Amino acid sequence: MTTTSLDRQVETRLSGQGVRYTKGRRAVVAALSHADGPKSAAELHDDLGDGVPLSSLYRSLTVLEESGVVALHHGTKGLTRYEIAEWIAGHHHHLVCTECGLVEDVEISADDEIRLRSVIDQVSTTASFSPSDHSLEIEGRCMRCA
Amino acid sequence: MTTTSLDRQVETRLSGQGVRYTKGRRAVVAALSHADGPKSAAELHDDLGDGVPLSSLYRSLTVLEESGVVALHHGTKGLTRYEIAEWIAGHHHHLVCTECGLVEDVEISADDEIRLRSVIDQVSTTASFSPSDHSLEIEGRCMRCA
DNA sequence: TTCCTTGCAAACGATTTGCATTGGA
DNA sequence: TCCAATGCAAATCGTTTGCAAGGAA
Repeated sequence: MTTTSLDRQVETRLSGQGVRYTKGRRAVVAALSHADGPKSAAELHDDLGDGVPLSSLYRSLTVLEESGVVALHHGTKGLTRYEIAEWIAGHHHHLVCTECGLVEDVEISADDEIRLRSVIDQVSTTASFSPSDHSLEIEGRCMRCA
Repeated sequence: MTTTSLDRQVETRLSGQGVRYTKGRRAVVAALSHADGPKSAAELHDDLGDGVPLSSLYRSLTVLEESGVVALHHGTKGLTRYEIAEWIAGHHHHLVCTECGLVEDVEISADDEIRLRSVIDQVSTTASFSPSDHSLEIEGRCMRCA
């Protein structure tokens, strides 16, 4: 099992919270880090091979989410998808295919991001809402389904 | 049962597809039209009183969604929430409370909307994605939970 | 040893479906 | 009459949990 710089970041975060970075959790983080968008538990289960039972997978995901290493995304068909948290993977937005359910990460320019933030701040102030995060969800058809 | 202009729009749309606008479906549309954001089946079930069984409610929602009268929103805790489609209710975005799960509709200015679209077009072109809809999902704490 | 993690199976909660009944055109 | 809509109960599906076994500190 190779230790990447990602592993080191995660390890540090987890140990700071007294949480172990076990083999199963490493496998989940590795699988997510290779993905080009958030993945469902079922997709991860496939990726990881049949050795990892779904219940353990869900438990790993729960721990990683509570530790802030993994973030949740709720999408097509009510499925929960999981991705590496933005403080590690970087801030991004989502392209969601309404046909096949694929969710792909995309980044927008720093300028556009700044403009987006000002829109968010304005709208939030008006609504007495305290924003902590945001995501532009763009629905449509992906390359394969178009 | 009063017939509103909303009812007329829905009626026209449904009959154009050979779909009946029944009492149950009217009730669902009415309940959604009074909401300030997307509502889950359970919330609608409460709103509608105990007379409407959940299975019928889900069936109404399915029909209305397939007819394009109602749109789906996937949010907190993997719950599916339902709202009046944008061609009727108008284009808007969402404030999502990470604490209590409340989802509130918000609009942004026409100028900001135009800027948003140009960002979306640019990102979509780069990714060979055909955008059909978008929503800015702003997460944070609502007025009550802050 | 002691506590955390894992596996398996059973339990859950949201949503869907089969089937018999009701209702509208 | 005839097909669509409804109600109820049972089935599904994603996800969670109880409990006993395995592993690390």
